[in-house]
Amino acid sequence: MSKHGHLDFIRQIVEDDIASGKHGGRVLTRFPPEPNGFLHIGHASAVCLNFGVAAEYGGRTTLRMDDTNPTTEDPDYVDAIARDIAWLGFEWEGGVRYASDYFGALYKLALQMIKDGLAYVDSLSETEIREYRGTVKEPSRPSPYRDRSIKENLDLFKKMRDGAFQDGEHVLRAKIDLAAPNMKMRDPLMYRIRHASHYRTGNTWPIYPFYDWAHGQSDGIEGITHSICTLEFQDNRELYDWFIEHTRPACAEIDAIPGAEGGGGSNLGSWNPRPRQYEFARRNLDYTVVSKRRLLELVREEHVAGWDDPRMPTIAGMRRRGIPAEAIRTFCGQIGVGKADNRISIETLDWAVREALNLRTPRVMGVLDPLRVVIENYPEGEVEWLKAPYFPQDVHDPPEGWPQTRKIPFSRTLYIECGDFSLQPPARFQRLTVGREVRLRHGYFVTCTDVIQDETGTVTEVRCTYDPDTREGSAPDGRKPSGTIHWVSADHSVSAQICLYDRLFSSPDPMAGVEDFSETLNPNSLEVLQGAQLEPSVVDDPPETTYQFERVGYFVRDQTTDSGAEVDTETNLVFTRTVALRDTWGKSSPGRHTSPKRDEKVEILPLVGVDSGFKEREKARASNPILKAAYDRFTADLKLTEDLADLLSNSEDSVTFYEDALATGVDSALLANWVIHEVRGVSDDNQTSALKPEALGALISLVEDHSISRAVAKTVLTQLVTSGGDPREIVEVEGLGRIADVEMIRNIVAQVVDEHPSEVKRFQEGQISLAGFFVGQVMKATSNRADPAMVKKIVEERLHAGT
RNA sequence: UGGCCCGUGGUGGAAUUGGCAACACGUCUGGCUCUGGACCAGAAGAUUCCAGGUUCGAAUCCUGGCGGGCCAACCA
Repeated sequence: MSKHGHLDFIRQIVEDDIASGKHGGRVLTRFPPEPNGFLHIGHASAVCLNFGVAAEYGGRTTLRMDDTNPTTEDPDYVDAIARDIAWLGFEWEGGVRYASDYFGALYKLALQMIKDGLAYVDSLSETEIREYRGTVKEPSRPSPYRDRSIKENLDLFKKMRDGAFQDGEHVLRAKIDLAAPNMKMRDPLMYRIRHASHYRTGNTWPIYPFYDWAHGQSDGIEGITHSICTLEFQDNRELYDWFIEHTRPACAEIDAIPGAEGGGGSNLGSWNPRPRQYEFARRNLDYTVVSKRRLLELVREEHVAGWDDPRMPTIAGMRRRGIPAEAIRTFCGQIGVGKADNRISIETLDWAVREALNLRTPRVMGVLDPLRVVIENYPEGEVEWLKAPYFPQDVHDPPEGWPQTRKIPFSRTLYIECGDFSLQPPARFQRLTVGREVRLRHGYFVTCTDVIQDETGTVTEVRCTYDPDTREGSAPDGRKPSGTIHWVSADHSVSAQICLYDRLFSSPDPMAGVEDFSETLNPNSLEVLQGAQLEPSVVDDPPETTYQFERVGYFVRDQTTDSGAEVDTETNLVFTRTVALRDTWGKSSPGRHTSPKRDEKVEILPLVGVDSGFKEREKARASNPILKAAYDRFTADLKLTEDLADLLSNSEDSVTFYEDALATGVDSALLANWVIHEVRGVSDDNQTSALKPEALGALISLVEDHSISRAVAKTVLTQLVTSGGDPREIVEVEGLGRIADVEMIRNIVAQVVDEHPSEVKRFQEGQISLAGFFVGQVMKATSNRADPAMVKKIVEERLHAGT
């Protein structure tokens, strides 16, 4: 199933679920945007994850508008979101779904919760609820309304639904745990009263459900199997599960809801499938902000021209910028899925964009910053139409219907890029300078003979001669000029407005350490060039064509033109730069040759007495003479190290377990080591461990008398912890006895060495870390039964013998 | 004296569950080339947050510490 070399943790979970037959192998994910803003690059990775995972495992994905807050949501956003997802290349199951489709079901589910004594109507004010909630360190105080009768709650809630109360008079709360360390579990709110018109349900509901209540139940109703969201919802998972476990799906009358595939019986928590929530870390792109609030501010305060401004990290903005959907998908795949905080560098996006564009965009020539060139030996008034290919040889995938070539005019007066000429060229400059010959791309070789300067010394015109034998770029004598530059014919070129968009912020983390993002806003995020000159062929091309302007970058023709700048009145042509070409020239400067070293670590002073775990155990010993006595016995009689004695005497259970195992007659220190280092490693919950102290003692005596290897003992230990049993029997039945026969090991080593000639070579060339590799291979070949010390010795002998 | 989560080259991340610290972006060399692009070949860059411990062997197990993120909207 796995096409990739490795799986991210989400795919790993899905794959495991399928393997174990959960939900009958069914996979249904959902993408649940709130329609209160445009989708952005951060959403893109969630979209790619949800739709991608489902598609890869034969599943489906629903698109559900999480529209539970009537005051902020808008149908325009619904359309924009759906359009963006479709544009990204994904198809959702059935029609667009809405949480508001489930308001009726949610209401019935809530009614039943009240009947079950699991929810109550609270009549505290908003501020009172806040005050009663307590803090992370202090528990909540109970609302005086917390113990209303079921009858009263039912009555009040129905009146809330019927619109009998004003906004804020009452709320419905789940009755969970006021002292819960997880704040989300302190009687969370389920419904608020809001006499507001909802864009879909109009005025039919004066009460609206909150996210935690609506989201998980919507998942249950839709039959979602894997509910994937971002890290900040980790605390909400406990509540998500609680709601799923304390609702009776049959009450929702799910059959009546269009598209509902989930459901279940009338028992508490009988959802089938039972949805589970998983969280991944959102991706943070350098030099961008993505919070809805910030994005909205950028639009409202007119720092940008709209949600689809090419500088915006929105899907719509990137689309207008000329970034293809494929590039966004590639980018999302490239940055992966994880749980660690992260900061993606912008180069990764740029790379994905170039990767997508390189193999399919037609090449044309455009001069952004024109410098006049006169070819002195070219006849005045003459024009040649030269044949120029649209695609270099390595473009295998040109857009359908594009011709292979076009004609470009050549004449006596041309424009070249100002930066392609230099009076005092720096080292390694390969472009035009006085006395040097360069190739004009798809044109002739020209040699610079002279320049004309104005009174300030600025070059205003370059004088050249051309070699008539070099038409369309090659010389009969095979000579190669130092460089190739792009150009257009001055009389034939069309002028255009070019928008050079740069990053919106000048700081990689725009919100770090500032009050307001206007402090880090990049004032030069848009540069509008008016006098750019393009080859005339572009005029006849379809609108919104993406080109590569050779040697410059990728540009898309923009028809919308609300950049705020004056449109070129003559040709009405506007181009937006999607991304510049990768440019290795001029990039090298002192200090850029090596990667920056990691900052010197600040020396951390040794801390005294901050051993919180130790302190706790110390305290336990002070108040419990049994533990104190055990500790003393461990250190004095048994000569255990203080560390081991300390850890062993942390509870009476632990002490008893150790003493019981010791009674089998094994070495005290060896046993202590195993209890602390190995037993804890394999059993995360001692309560459920099937391991008996006698069994552990027996196991260790097998290690002690060299009947089995340590590695074998560890696998047996795992078995003992999960299913119990007698170690001697296990060893006997499964034939796990230790191999310490020198000849036998020597043979296995020889075999392993023969099977890995290249590793042997590398070892002998000095990569001695490979010794571990060989030991590992031998251990594997003997199912861990060999004596590792002996194996190591023989491996080293053998490997060194070969040198 | 709160709970939960997370620390692996500059960046994003692998490591098949204790056995060669992958891969990609970026950086640097060189080659090729009618784009200083693409492509090809190569290089540098890592005390796997730190300190102890267990082990023949630790990114992985144990103990302790440090650092970062999220949570106390009638937002989602």
